[in-house]
Amino acid sequence: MNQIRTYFEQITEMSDEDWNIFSSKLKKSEYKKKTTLLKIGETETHLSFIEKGSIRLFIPKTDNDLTFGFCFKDQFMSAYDSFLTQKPSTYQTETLTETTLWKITFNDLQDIYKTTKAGDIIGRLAAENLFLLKAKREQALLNDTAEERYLNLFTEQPHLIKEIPLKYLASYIGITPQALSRIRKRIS
Amino acid sequence: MNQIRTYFEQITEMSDEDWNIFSSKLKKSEYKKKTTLLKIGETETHLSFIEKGSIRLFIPKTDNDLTFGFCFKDQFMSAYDSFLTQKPSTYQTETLTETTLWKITFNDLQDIYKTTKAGDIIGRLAAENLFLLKAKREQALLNDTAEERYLNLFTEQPHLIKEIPLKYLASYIGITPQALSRIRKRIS
DNA sequence: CATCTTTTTTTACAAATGTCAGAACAACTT
DNA sequence: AAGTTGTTCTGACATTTGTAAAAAAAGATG
Repeated sequence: MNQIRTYFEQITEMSDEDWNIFSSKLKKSEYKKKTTLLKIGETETHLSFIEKGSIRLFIPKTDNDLTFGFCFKDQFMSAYDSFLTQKPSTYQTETLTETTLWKITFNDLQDIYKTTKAGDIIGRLAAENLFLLKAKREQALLNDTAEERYLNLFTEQPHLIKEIPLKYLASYIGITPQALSRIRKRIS
Repeated sequence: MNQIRTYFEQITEMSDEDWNIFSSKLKKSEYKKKTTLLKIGETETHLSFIEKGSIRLFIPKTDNDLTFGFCFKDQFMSAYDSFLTQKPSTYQTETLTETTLWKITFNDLQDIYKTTKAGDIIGRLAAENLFLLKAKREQALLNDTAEERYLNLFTEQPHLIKEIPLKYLASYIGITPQALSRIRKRIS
């Protein structure tokens, strides 16, 4: 759990008291590769910190899943739309590899927002950060070509290219695996 | 300014004291149609509440601007990426119509986050809400065709279709005005 | 009202991607 | 090692969109 406190300390100061309140709510879970964490239509009840492993977010499709996001070690993850609104999720979450999570429930987190000062600050900064990521992605999807988006992955997220199957990356870029294959051929 | 307090009250309770601290920082500004509020490369120093009017967010291009967002009456607006990071903006903001804003500076807002409880709560909920909007948009851009995105504007944001020039809507959907014109012909 | 400017539509052609089918290749299982 | 499964690549063809240029329609200005 030290990873988590380190993560928080990078964001804002946190008293021992606030940390104790928060950490007492965390429950550890371990999952095998390709385990579904949340099915489409279910409501996300947890926010999870990834101690080990990786996760993909996707809309299941008969032929090709639409994979639109990945989460890695030392990050928080959740079907955050569903978590925030407490409405059924429009997408699914699944482990890519063997994964260890520290999980807190929605209700416990709301209590923390009410009782601690650090809670709201961290909650705000986390939401602001997620907003920035999505805003950047919106601009990439509107402004850049598929080829540019692929090349930008190399410079901005090289680990992603190494670890993630191409068919998922194709989805993330917004094209089919066939189209990505053509792009790779073109630029090589 | 009553509109603003009404807006806040919908989000969370706010004491008179917190409201007085906040509202004392607001400055009113009026702008003519097609006035540039923030140029590309400048850092956004204000968060603004729109009392009257409408605004577009865009990346300027020689042939066709890439317009990716609109803001209307009774909403807060800002080049929020630049505002949060206090780094130069990658896009521009401009009034579409005659517009009246109530503006607060970045520094004043940080003080409010520090001194009031309601500040962090509203800040968190606002950021969460903006995240939800961008997340929804990411899914639309990846999952839906241009035609579906256009049709969804009719059901989800009919006012947008009425008030905004088609060439800006085309940009927002992620296609050229010519392509949008073809789609309109196809579905009529 | 006439003129000028901007927006929207149209056309023809080029480029990119989707779709479908199959082959090549890699990974995993037994 | 052989067979099974899943991933990546290739090719042919249909669809969509981009691009460029021009016409039509709508708005703005004097």
